[in-house]
Amino acid sequence: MSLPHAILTALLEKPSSGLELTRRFDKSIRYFWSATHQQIYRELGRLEQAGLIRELPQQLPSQGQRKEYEVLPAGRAELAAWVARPEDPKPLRDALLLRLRAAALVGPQGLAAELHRHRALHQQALDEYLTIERRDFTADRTTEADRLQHLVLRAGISLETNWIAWLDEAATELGPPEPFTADPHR
Amino acid sequence: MSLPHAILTALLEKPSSGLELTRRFDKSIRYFWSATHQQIYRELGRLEQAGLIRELPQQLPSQGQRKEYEVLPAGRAELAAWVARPEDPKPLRDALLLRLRAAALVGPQGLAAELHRHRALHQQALDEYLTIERRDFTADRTTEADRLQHLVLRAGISLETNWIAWLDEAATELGPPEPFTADPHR
DNA sequence: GCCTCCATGTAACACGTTACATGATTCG
DNA sequence: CGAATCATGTAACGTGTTACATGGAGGC
Repeated sequence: MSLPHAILTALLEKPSSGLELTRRFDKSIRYFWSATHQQIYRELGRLEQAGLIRELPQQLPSQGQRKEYEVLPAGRAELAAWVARPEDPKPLRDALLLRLRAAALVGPQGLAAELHRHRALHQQALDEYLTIERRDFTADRTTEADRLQHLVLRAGISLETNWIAWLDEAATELGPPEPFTADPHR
Repeated sequence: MSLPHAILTALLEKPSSGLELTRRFDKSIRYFWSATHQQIYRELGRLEQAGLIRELPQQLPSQGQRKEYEVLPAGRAELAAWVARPEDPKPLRDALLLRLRAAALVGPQGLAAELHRHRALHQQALDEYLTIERRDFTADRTTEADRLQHLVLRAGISLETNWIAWLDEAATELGPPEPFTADPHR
């Protein structure tokens, strides 16, 4: 039940068409909530039917088929209510941890390489976050909105940092990407 | 594509019936991969049809309807292959971060209480993990399987620790659960 | 005219969730 | 007998994913 609220948030920042929303998701919101254009179109239809958003009358006539949406007061109210609504965090769900547990039974052949690959991906994500932080959050002109957005970014930074540290630990535990090991069954 | 492998892992540890698997998921695997009994039954059927597991002939006759399954060699092979198969980590997907971003637009009323509640839940999870660690991973009798399982547990511990630290930071940023604030819009 | 990109959408499926159904065993 | 519990399963739905369809606009 979060996608509609993600869309409301994005539309509040700036009224947009479906494809524009998709691009903005790709650029920023996807860092903590990704969505494909099909999901977005489906949800835009529902939100419109629910009376939370409405289609803007085209200011530029005959501009293809673009449909711009804006948030209605009911939509803003729903979003504000959702911000405070109790909703438990989703339990952890991580395939790599599952694979480690499986490796404890069938042997860790090939796992070290995967850990190494994941480390690189997390490092890449971290670098991206740090770049954004340097670009957008240096000054001390801190409105409340700025501070909240920075907080979100710092969550991403510390999560990725945490994964990297753990993956390093895991790599030490497993040893280097084993070329050959004795006892392939275990 | 991880649930079948979670089930194969659990069945390798010990052949079980559907309900037994559900309970064992609830007890241990759910810490990083939860599943309901319906998912498990559906998947057991598929795994059997795929020839990765098979129904054990009942040793105790007339024991109700219980169906015990065991992993076949093809199942073990599939699991071993999966351990090394490249599979990218799922991007972060966290509703609380989304809510913070929404709060930057519609105001953080009520958010502080949610953060506090989440902190308590993460603290609870952390305590649980630490208890398990003290109980199961004290001795220095470290087989490779032990070390891998401990590694998985440490991932959970450091993730929860990380969330708690971040939530504390967030609480500081937001201030105490605001009783009243000026300017309710913005 | 043709290709590409823009923009919206349909269809089908995989996975996960919730509610309910069915029958067998156990216990008071 | 009746209720609770065990054990397996069906049905329906919501969300997310993938592939494909349609039709207009702009460039060569």
